Amino acid sequence: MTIQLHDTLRGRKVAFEPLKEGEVTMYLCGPTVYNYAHIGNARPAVVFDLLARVLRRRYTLTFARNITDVDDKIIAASRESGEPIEEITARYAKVYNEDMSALGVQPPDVEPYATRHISEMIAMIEKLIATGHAYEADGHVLFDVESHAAYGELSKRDLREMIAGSRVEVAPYKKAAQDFVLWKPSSDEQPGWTSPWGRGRPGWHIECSAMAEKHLGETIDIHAGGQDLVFPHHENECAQSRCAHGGAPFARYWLHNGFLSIDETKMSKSLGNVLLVHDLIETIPGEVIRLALLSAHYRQPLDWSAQTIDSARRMLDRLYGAVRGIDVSPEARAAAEVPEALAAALEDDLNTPKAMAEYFALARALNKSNDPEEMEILAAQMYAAGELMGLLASDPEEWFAGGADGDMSSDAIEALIAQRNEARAAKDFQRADAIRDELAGAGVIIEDGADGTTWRRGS
RNA sequence: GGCGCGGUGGCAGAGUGGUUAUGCAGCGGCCUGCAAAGCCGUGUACGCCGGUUCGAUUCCGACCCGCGCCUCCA
Repeated sequence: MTIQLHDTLRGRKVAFEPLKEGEVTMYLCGPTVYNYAHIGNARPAVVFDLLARVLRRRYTLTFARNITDVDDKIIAASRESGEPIEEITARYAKVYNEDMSALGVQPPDVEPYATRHISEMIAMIEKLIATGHAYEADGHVLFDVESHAAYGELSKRDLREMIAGSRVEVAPYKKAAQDFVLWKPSSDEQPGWTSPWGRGRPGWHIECSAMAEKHLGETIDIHAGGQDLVFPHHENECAQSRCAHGGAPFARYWLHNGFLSIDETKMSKSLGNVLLVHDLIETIPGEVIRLALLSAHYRQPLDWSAQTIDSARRMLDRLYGAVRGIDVSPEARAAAEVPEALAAALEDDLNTPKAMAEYFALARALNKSNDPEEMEILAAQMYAAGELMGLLASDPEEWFAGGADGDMSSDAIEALIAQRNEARAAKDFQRADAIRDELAGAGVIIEDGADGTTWRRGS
């Protein structure tokens, strides 16, 4: 079975075949670095990190995720705070990677910065002008959408209707309302680069086109991002790249993740419900956030709430509970393979809920087993599946010890458990239960197993 | 107005033309000093109305409701 992916351009799920046998190129639109990433930003990062992991099982992958470090929002942020642009972008790019890393997102193979690709952008714009797809007007260079018959193919929009129904105030230098900026002039205070059209800076869309071309080639296999980028960003990228490349396809598969809401409302600054990853990871384990983001299929809408988080935490408790107390040798670990059904679910357009169902089936098999050899093999498979999904990376004991902030130290807990076990040995169950209640009051749950008493923080 | 997506059992959330999703919660049982964890069992779920079909939650049409995009936005 080949990998199946839902392609936005074709509007359906299709079999994935890379352009070059055995090699895959993938581009994901990365952050504009002028503030912290919010939980909605994290969804594509996590989802397509998982896709990258799935692809790497079969192919040599080159995965690029850019950093947009020139943008009017950044300029505005700098003007507001007085902090130099380079410092803002450097700081937030660093924090972005740290935050994503906390969610188990592996670094991309290539992380291009827009400001380091200005010459490539200028070259692409020159090519577009030379081929009649762009024009210079009033210090700007604009893409001529009417020069590209396929414009609208990705977002399924009719160009003529768009122009007729446009709510945008049309700048006087534009030939058509939907023409978009490739290059715009910069004032002396604004960051700018010398170009054939004077000192200026690139438009947003051309950045991704130029960086994708440089690092992945003219036609890339997979281009991914959030659903809201389909129009205009990806439509425009596609138009620019195709026109600059003699009509060659830009991306062979377009993947878009669904939107994330907060308590069933749109996340927005005005509502004050923007949740920053940077803040969330202070109190919620990264794996919980990651699994919460993967708990619904990536193309479905996902609502973020206290229950979403709690549910993900309990799922992880179950997985960690299955492997808890089982020693897995490095040999067994190296030999373990991801269960076929789980991998197959992920290869079917990243069906994470199905994959989790298979994961739980494995956990159940492990829980049922009492053959030590079999248990080691199954536990090793649990870890192998975890590596693929970016889960189960912690030591189970640490997982259960750190599940929530308690007001009792591990040593104090261990001491109370020792006392309780003395009481139990003496059949003083009243005292034993009193100690258990005391622990429960501190958020500690104990479990008497065949090999002694274990504990975990939780509720 | 245009384009697109969705409405599944108490909650979350896959999937399928006729047969168990899964997790959490609930109920019964096993285990346990009692619990917890785990295991076993347990739910007449597929927005509404028509149509196609031997049979539809699954296909088709209409309708109702919700959401996203069309301006920066993951």
